[in-house]
Amino acid sequence: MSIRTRFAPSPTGFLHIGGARTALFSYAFAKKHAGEFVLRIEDTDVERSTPEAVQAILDGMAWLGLTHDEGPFYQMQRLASYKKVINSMLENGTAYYCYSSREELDALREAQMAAKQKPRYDGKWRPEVGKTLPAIPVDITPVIRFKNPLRGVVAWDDLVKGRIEIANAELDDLIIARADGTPTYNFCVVVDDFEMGITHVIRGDDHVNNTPRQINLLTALNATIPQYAHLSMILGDDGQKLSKRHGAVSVMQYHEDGYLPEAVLNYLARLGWSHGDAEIFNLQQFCEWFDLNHITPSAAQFNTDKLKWLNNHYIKLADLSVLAKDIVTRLANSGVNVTDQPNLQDAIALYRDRANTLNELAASIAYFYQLPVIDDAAKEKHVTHEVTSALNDLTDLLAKTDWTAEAIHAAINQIVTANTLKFPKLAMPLRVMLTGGAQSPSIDAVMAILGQTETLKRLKALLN
RNA sequence: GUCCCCAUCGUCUAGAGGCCUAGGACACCUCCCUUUCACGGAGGCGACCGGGGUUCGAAUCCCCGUGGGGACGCCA
Repeated sequence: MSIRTRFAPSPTGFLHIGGARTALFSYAFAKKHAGEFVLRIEDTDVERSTPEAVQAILDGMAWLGLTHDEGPFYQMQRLASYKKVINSMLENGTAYYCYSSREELDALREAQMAAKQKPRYDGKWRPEVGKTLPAIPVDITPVIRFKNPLRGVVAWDDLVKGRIEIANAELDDLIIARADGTPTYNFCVVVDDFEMGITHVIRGDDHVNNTPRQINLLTALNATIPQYAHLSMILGDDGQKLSKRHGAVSVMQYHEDGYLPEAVLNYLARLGWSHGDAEIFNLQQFCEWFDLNHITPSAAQFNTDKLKWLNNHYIKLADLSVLAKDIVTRLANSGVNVTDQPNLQDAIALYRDRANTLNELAASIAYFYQLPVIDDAAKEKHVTHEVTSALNDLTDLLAKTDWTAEAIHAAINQIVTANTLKFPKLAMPLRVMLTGGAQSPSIDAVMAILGQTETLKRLKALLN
């Protein structure tokens, strides 16, 4: 039988980093086994689901390149299927109507909490042989509950966490359909996983506690139980639970912040999974290597520094034309208009080694297309009186120099020698005057790209 | 409160009883390269939560603590 996995987000917000990793692992597991990866949108919470969130999830998946083989399926479009199953359960007695009001249930929960007990439904409307049910109240629309087994244990061999057993006594009769008739999460998941032929459920470990309920439901439906793999959660950089207050949580935020999808993918793959000492690999390689037994069962803390390191690696490897296209947009967004000259790809090639993000890269080469803001402290330190005459001489010489890095280098050397200076004595002020600051790649390479006219213009403007 | 899960350098991890003097990566520090800053190269610092077992032998297996996390909705 072919392996089938699924990613089943609820469209109540953007695709966050934890969800992206879950999707990645589900995707990779399916690919590894030449199976199918299904995308399912769990939108039964009509109050909180939005079309914008659906789009955000789709966008995030697309950016990462995690394409699904089937779907997206929308649960709200599968209501008929759920209804059918619920009716059959009502008929065969594995589900029943419950007329307890919300107020009643709230009071019950409070009382149980106060008595230091695990809050759970008391089974008031649960039919049993020889039990007389209360009179049906006229003013209450009932919900439908699953008749969960009272005794015994539910157990499964979790592919990440090992064997987990939970006593049925810990479970209660969960609501599978609301008063308005819409089915609830645990029920839809079960019907969908069954009807969509999902063989491996790979999801966040906040679902561990839902698993026994789902297994009981599946059993009641005479369905085969899929294999479960529960992934531990991802913690923020500070070790705290990921939340909106913890910076970039949306995957698309990483795009905006200048991260390459291959870097994010590579980083996420190594968060909670390993393949010996391998640190750098692409999506295809990951899919070939991926296995569930090398997943760490413990929570992993996000580390932006390592992501940046990977991002720098992929920036160094990227195709220059691809980077150029991206950088044009980023520069435009910060009001910098990229012109034909200086050559953008040359500028990028010169700076990519030192950029951790595309935003840094864009910022670092902006001075090629607009006058830089001069760092006053750097100017004061390097553009000193003792070198101004040498700099003027150099400017004159440069006006007659062939515009190649080699020739420029030779010209600087000539003035350096004539004035018995050291190379940096001239390189530093040139840096400040041309780029605005004291740090840059080789100054001759910078000048070669900046162009003769612009170089002379900037020097003269600051030297007179 | 009840149930469930987790526990190796600061962080991500290797490790399936002897290969461990606990390996790699990020970060940090030092040196080299050098035209400044990066990149790159070479080193360095740095961990098995505690206590009991089991075993000839335990980071690895078991138990108990401790610490962290999750779940307990007509949310997903």
